[in-house]
Amino acid sequence: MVRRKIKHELISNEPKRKVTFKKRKGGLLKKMNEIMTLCGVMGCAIIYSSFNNQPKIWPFPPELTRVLHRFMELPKEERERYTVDHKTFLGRLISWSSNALEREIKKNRGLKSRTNIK
Amino acid sequence: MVRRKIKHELISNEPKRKVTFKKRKGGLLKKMNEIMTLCGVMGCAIIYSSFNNQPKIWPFPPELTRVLHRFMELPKEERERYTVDHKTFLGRLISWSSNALEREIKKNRGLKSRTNIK
DNA sequence: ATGACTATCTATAATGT
DNA sequence: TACATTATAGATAGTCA
Repeated sequence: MVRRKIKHELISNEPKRKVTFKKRKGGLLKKMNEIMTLCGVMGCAIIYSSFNNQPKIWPFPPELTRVLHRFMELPKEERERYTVDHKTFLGRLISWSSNALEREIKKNRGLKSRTNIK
Repeated sequence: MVRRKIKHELISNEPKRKVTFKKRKGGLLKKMNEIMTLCGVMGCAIIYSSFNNQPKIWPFPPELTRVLHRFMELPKEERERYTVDHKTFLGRLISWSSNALEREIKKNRGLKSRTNIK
C-alpha cells in the first residue's frame, strides 16, 4: 500500500511474505486493542500461521484456552488440515458466514425455551 | 485520526462510540481478510460487544462454534460478567498474555510425551 | 534476517444530508 | 439513524543500513 500498491493475493516471495505478515500482525493487534479501548468492547484475534507453531492469540478470553488446547491435541494430521492446506481451508472458512452461527445459536435458544433446559 | 486526533480512551459519547465501533469493526475485518490472503495464514477475529447480542465472529474455524455455543449457554449472569462489565473484563484480558497460553501448551505437551497419552 | 525510514496508500473522525 | 464526503491520522511496501 505504499511505495507501490500491491495486489490482493498471496505474496509468492516467502521472505517478503514473512515480513509483511509480521508487520500486519502488529497492525492488526494494535487495531484490536484500539477498538476495545475506544468502544468498550471485548474481542480477540486468533491467527494460525505456518510461521509460528503455536496459534497467536491476543488478547484472549479464558474460555478460548480450552478449545485451543483441544485444537493442539488433535492428531498432527488433522491439525495440518487447518494449518498447512491454507488454500482449501481459507475457501472453507470464507464459505461459512457468521450468519450460520447466529442461526445455530437462535435454534439452540429456541430449543432451550421450549424444554426449559438450563 | 482524522479531522482531529482522538485520545486513546473510551469514547464517552454513546452514539459516537457506536459509529466508531461500526466503522472500526469493518476495518478490522478487512485487515483480517487481507492478512489471510496476502500471507496465506488463517485467523479469525471475535468481538463481544454490548451493541450486538451475539458475538461477532468473522471468519471462523468450525472448532470455535463449540466453545461459542458453550459461552452462549452460560447462565445469563455469568455471560454478563464478560459482556457488560467491560472495564473489569478488559483489565483482566489485558493482564493475560499470549505467552501464558504458550507456556500452558508446552506444559501439556511435556506431560503427554512423558505419559504417552494420546 | 532485523530494524529504521519514508513516500504513499488506507482508515477513519468529523461533518453534512 | 444511516450514508456520503473528505481532510487528516495511521499503516505499511519498498529500500537501505
